[in-house]
Amino acid sequence: MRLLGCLLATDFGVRTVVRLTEVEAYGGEADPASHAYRGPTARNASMFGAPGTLYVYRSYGIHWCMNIVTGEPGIGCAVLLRGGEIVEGHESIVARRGRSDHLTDGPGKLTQALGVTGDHDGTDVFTGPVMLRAPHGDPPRWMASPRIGISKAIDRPWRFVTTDPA
DNA sequence: ACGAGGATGCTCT
DNA sequence: GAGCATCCTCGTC
Repeated sequence: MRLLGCLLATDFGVRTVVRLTEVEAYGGEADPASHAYRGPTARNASMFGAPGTLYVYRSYGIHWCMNIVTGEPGIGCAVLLRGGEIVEGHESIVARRGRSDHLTDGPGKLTQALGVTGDHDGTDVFTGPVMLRAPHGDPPRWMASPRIGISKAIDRPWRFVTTDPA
């Protein structure tokens, strides 16, 4: 997945940058685990937008999670950003998270760390407030594994993690 | 270190 | 009215 190793940056008063190390792919209406499974709704409308559209939704009533649309418009393919490592703005992220450990090792945490909320749903990651940049240097090595935290189609190895060189 | 359970609110059936 | 693409705390080992 080309998203791995990419830099995700926000600048809400303070600049924060994270390098993506963990993502999960979700298909369109063919994927039972996807929010797009039953077709477009009010919540997932941005999932069917153009590639590069940010899809932010509320999870378990508490947390925000964000996806980046990867498929053509109308398909509903998107990639959930699950985790990353802090490149810039460590202090601000600690302040946002309210703790100094486990800052970006989960979807909700990563979203909170960057200060992303539902207000950014539907924005474009190339021109919008949440910016995605290609990695400098070679793309990282990665491996696939089963997806996490879902109850359907759990057998599809569509979770991608960067493998740190030993 | 690891695992179990509660919180919390919006969406779709 | 049930189910969730989760996080945090507290309990054991």
